[in-house]
Amino acid sequence: MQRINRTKLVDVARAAGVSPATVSRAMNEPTLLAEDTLRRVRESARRLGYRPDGAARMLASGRSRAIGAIVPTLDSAIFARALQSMQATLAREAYQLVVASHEMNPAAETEAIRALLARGIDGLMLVGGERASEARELLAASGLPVVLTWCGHPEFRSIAIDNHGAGILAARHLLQLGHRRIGLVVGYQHFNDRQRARTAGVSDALSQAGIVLTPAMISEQPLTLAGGRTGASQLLETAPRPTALIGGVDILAIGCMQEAKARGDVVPREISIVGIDDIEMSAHLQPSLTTVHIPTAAIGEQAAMGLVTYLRDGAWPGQPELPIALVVRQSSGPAPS
Amino acid sequence: MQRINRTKLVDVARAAGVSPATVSRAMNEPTLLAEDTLRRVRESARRLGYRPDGAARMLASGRSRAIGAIVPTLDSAIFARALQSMQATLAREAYQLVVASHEMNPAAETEAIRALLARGIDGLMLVGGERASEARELLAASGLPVVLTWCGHPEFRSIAIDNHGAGILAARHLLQLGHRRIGLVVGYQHFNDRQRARTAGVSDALSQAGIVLTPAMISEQPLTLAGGRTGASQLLETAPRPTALIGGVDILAIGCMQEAKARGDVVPREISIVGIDDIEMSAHLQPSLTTVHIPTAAIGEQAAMGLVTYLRDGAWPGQPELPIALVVRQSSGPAPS
DNA sequence: TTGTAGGCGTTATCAA
DNA sequence: TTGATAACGCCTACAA
Repeated sequence: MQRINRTKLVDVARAAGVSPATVSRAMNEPTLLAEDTLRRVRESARRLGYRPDGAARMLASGRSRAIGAIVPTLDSAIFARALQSMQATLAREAYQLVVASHEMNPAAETEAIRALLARGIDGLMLVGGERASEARELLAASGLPVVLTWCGHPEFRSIAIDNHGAGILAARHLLQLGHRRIGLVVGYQHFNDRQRARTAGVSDALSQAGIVLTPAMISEQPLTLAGGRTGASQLLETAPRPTALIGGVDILAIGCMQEAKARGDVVPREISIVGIDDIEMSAHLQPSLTTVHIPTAAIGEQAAMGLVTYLRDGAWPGQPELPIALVVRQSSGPAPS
Repeated sequence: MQRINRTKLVDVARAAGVSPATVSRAMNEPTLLAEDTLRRVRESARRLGYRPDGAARMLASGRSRAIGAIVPTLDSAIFARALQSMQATLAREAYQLVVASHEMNPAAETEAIRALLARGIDGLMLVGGERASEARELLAASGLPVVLTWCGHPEFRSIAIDNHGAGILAARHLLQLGHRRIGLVVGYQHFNDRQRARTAGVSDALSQAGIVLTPAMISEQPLTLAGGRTGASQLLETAPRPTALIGGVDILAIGCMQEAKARGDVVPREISIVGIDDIEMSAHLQPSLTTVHIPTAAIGEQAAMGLVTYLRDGAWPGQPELPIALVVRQSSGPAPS
């Protein structure tokens, strides 16, 4: 506990010839002070290099100026991007971002929630609406402001996007190009409502066209390039072979494309590929990837702003729509005849 | 300040029929207690659902069980991966990870350091050894344990890797393949000692072969795919044209490869491409990317373990070597004659 | 092995 | 507009 001699509130108070309370007000509610006093206090504070102690402040006020975020993994283009925009937004509002990840393990997520709750955060961002009931109870009991992202849940606020619609857009695009045998490579559906919704969207769109998405046409894989390759290789060996593949996320779709090319198939002439997410890479591939754009950075920013606004005003801001849109590029084409 | 009625230390003490100090010991130094007392206290704590208050704990002890990490950006395959392994490691040790980013702006980094210092962290991970002198003073004055990553600095501990050597490996590989006109697409060198060291490595390797790396053969770009494409397009229009391009990071190299392919050049027959980093994507490209492997996840893990060990034992652990290695894949080949 | 009691640095209530 | 003063919840010498 070699606490460095930091100058503290009382030191500033003494130097400025005022009470500690006044210094505290100068830091938090400057409008309550006489102009002259304020100036004097600020001057002393600056001169002494005073920095309020976060722990003391938090203990006394009950607020930490920290926001938690728990994501499946930091090591993903999607979540990294969302967190980056969250962090930037929070920094602007003088909030700190505390992150945790759970690697798709509900128990680990619950543990992370518990840890962040104990640490003391003012708000929390979570991914998806599905979690252990223990976690939901923990959150409810704590009264902590929570924002879910990507998928919502009736008990909580959310910045959700239309994952089901994204699946529909991807599938309809292929249907319109004449494809009838469409394969789907998705992430493990367990503890992943985003992937389930996207899968359902694809399935529904196909149903409407009178096509049944059989289990044989779905491959569940880890959300990595390697997963995409494995999934594609699996689906491309079924007979009759699909003429198009949809990836539940772009990373999977890119893996599919690489596998197809490695097998000597020409994309999109012999096989079409469509993704969902629109990560940076997708626009730069050759052929570039047709995908459904998800406004990832906006999700992070709005999650952050939602929490900050609620903490400031006591009311949630209106949520602008987060639209998704099909982005047609070069990886999709007419079904081979 | 609607603090929820959380049960606190005294409640547990009362329930267990012991003093608050005993409960505190049960949580922090269980070995000091009689087996029987410990059991009783733990039982009461469990029954009441007791969770120590982080703020109070921190105020009283001066420790926060939080580690800060400030990276250029979260939205990068490299830093995201390092942070993911840091987070996983810290979680295992019951530490929390607080992240901030500075977008390659030294002033923003200093501000982030200031913010984390005020918040109260037990240790800090930073990227590279270069920063505003104000930041260095701030850190020195605080006495906070700091670990630099990728590049070091004499004032601090570091988990550094041989960036200069990585540049050499990349360049020598191309030299051995007969290339003499080698272009380099790197990140902005300002406030980026990693990129400067890699550039110097390439330059030195070429010098040894009697080749001068002229400014015309270097293109500084943002660390994105688009940056790689722009850089490549720039270098490929000089005459005589380079027969090989090195990317200061894989993302740039991949951008170079895409640009080359978009121009109709066959990789590696007409142009060779080499990267540095070895991100997941690189192995899956077509052609797959020759690159210098950097143990990114290990950097994050060791930074975390270094800090944790120091905080626990008061001594820094020995640092295992973090070796780099050339990974020859398909994107590099003999120089065209 | 356990208890007592004095902080840790701010905030916030109440009074002046 | 400012000042006293009591929390905030826990840790840790020191004493027993």
